[in-house]
Amino acid sequence: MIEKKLLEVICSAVEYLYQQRVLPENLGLEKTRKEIDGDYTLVVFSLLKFSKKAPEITATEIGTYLMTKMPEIVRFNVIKGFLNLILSDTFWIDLLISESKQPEFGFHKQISGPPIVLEYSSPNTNKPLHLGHIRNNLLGYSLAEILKANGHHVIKVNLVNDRGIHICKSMLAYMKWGNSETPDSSGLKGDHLIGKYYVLFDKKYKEEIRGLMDKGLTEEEAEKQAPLMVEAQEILRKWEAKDHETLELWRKMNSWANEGFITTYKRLGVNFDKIYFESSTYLLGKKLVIEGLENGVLIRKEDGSVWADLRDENLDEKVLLRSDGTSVYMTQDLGTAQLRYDDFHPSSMIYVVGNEQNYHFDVLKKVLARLGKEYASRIFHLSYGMVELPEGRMKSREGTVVDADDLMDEMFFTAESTTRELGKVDELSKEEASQLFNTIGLGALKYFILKVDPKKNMLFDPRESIDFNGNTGPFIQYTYARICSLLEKAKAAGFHLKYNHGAKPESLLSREKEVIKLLAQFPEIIKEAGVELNPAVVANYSYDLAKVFNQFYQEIPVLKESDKNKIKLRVYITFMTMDVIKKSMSLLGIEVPSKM
RNA sequence: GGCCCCGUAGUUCAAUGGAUAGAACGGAAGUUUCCUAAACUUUAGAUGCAGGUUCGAUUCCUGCCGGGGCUACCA
Repeated sequence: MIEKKLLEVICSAVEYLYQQRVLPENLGLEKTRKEIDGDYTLVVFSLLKFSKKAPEITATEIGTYLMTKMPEIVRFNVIKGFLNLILSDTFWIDLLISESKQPEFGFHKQISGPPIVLEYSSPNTNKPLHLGHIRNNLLGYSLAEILKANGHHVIKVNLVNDRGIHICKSMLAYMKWGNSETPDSSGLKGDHLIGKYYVLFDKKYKEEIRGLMDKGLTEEEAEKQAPLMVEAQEILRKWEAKDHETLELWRKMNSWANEGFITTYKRLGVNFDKIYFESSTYLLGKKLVIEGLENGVLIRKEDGSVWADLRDENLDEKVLLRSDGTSVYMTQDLGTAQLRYDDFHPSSMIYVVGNEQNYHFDVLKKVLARLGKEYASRIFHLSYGMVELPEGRMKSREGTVVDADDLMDEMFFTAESTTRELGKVDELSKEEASQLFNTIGLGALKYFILKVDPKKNMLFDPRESIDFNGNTGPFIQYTYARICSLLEKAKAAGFHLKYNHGAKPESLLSREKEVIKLLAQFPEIIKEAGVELNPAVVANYSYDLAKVFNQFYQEIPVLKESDKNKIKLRVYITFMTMDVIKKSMSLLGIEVPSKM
């Protein structure tokens, strides 16, 4: 609000002083850097061509004009080409009070119109979830919350990749070496049991390849001719032909995997409005491919395989149906996109999928466009970076993964031992304590992941446990808990947490003002995070706020102050900080404890 | 080989083309008769290299060096 007004008045200043119309969006107005005296800064370099005067003079002229037009501005200073404006303490106090009156401060009005469909998670039913999936799930859940806070109607969907050659590999290994073991008989969580056979397949397959290569085959030949691979492909054909026995085993194993996923999702705190299964979308994909073939936008090769030729668009040829008629990943993704469009007619479809699939999504959009699907242009791939280990990327087949369930266990135990060391569990019941460890452990994990720009690769070192001090989730949670404790005491002393008409202080301490200024940024932070599809914006903001609040808390007594009006103001500041921290954390899917 | 992404303190992360490149961890030194010390304060320490565009470049462009991904009738 104030920024908009500043921009308008600056425009009129330029017009009055230099007879030049400028647009607000062409002005360089920013928040003043922390160590410099000022609230907003106008960078005047770009205006010099109009003023034809030195930067200092131009800045001073504009500053002088603004002073006469805006009572909120109490003074200004000029450093080189930077015009630093200082707003009155009364302005900031009034702003805080008006914010404290809004029930949903920071959140934006509901937008009517079609929804956004957001796909995330998308597990394969041949292996359990690992740290990479955790990043995906946390990003997806948080983005949905952020988009909702921006007023969008969001439909969260999950696409379970439950068919394909990789599933057949697990099935084959189980048929050969499974001895009919079950999650119950083995004591293994369903998805972990399946994962065991996926790894086993790979091990035996590699042995076969080595054997064939010893007999003189090339690696490529060996990979194709290895009996295990031939058998897996046979299972895929049988599956697509709806072979009874194959389907029965497939159903059984998939249900184990899915039960495992549900447990993990619940623990991680993520959920979905609708779950799609690749097994029920690939046929629609096949249908689209056949249509494309009839319309002449796709081609059939001599061996019967069907292709999209995208070489004229700087991409390659892409197979859409194998020569034996079975589907590939792309086939079902075409069908899923269509189904999703038919289901919701969304304004856009966002896919939270790792950047290793950038090429896949380029192709998907181009193929859909060729098939005449106008929604192709409204597909957005939120391409997030890999989570890497110190020794490189994780590989499921080679067992070098950080398992999602194990990691959550570890976070819980670390939270527990840290909390016990600090002697903070004495007053808690067993259940309360366990809930607290869960909140803190997950808070640390989620913040650790979400504070990083989604687009960038990030590193996780299993040998160093995730921190609980400094720029971390528990730091913010601790700030929140201290606030709760303080506000309890304020209530007990008879203070209202929200604004109730009383005399306002006329001036602010610099720490008070810093907190108020940060609080005022909350709505634009939510907006920025929504436009950029970037939860890290919210995470880093939360940390800044908690940090500044802790400084305020350290230096300024809230309740131990003689002036009642000052106490009221500080209680408002504290209350608003609590509100904003809680909301920010909820946008990240992180819970906050009232005690810790 | 072709296409794409990334190089910031010892480490992990920040920085709409703007001021003296911010934090955190780790290192060094402090703060508790005072609202929770999971906090706060002080301190040392970084833009891979070379050009270019610009009043101004970590940011945009080119080349080089280094790392990663994709380039499957896997997903």
